[in-house]
Amino acid sequence: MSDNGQTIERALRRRGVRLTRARRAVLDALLQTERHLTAAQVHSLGRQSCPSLSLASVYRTLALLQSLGHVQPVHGDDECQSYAIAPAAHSHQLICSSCGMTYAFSECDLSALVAEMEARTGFRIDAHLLELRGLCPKCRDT
Amino acid sequence: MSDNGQTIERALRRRGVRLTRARRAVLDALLQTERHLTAAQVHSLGRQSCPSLSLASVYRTLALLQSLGHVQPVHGDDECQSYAIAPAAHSHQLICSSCGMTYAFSECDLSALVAEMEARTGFRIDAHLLELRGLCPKCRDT
DNA sequence: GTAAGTGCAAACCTTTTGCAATCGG
DNA sequence: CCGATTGCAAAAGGTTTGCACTTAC
Repeated sequence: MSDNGQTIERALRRRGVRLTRARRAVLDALLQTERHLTAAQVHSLGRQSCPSLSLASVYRTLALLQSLGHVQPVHGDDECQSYAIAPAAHSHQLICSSCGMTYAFSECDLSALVAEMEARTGFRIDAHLLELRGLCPKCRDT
Repeated sequence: MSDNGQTIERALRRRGVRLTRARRAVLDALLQTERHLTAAQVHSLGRQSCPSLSLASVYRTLALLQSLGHVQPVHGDDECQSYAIAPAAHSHQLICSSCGMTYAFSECDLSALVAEMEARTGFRIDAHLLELRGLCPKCRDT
């Protein structure tokens, strides 16, 4: 399993979360594809390593992983029902609009923009959601 | 109706879209509240001005307005089923996490970040999704 | 007048939930 | 061993669709 995988498993263990076959299957599906996947896609992929995996467990596991910050929903105008690995607590995604490949990153200096918007609107801004979209190297060259 | 409303109605007319009572009701609901609303919320608000308004028409109208860029979904970790007015084609939302008030803006200079991510990953980036969250002036002071 | 749009109700899908059986630590 | 977790099946939502009727232009 990838480094991400080991890190996440360690974090889960630390939290006292049981590492069941079903949970590993969900995690592996997301780690192996490096793409954003719907619950149904995770289900069918996950069945390869855990044939008894139920869709209900996929949903329960995705919710668990999301609440612990290891998985993030991918938005975009239509596909808000996909999930991808999020290595860090605050992270954003760079998404290939062709193959769905995702790359997570944490850098995002929006302080100038945030300051300007606070001054203009009187809001106090404390969070943001950022996604970048484009073509990954493979899809770009084809 | 607000300026936004007049501008949007003009744009719709130009496109040859019929301005029916149902469509006006949906538009008015979004324009008047200045908050992001779910389809169900638009429905019950819209019924005040169009008592026969059906939920099906709300969905059809929201899809139409979104496809024309006048309305945008509001994301956030759970509430991807809300919509808010988007005055410009490329616009982002500043959202009050307390009352749901939205403020749309178009400025977003992410060129430095985009350039860095392109260099680091080999992606060609051509779009982004950005949302800022915080407390609006009213909610901040209470 | 005519085609686009509406309301209704049924169909569809995705997601959640209750419960007995199973499994991880 | 014991409680957390699972799979199943049923329930619950939310969204879409077919169709006859209505309305905007």
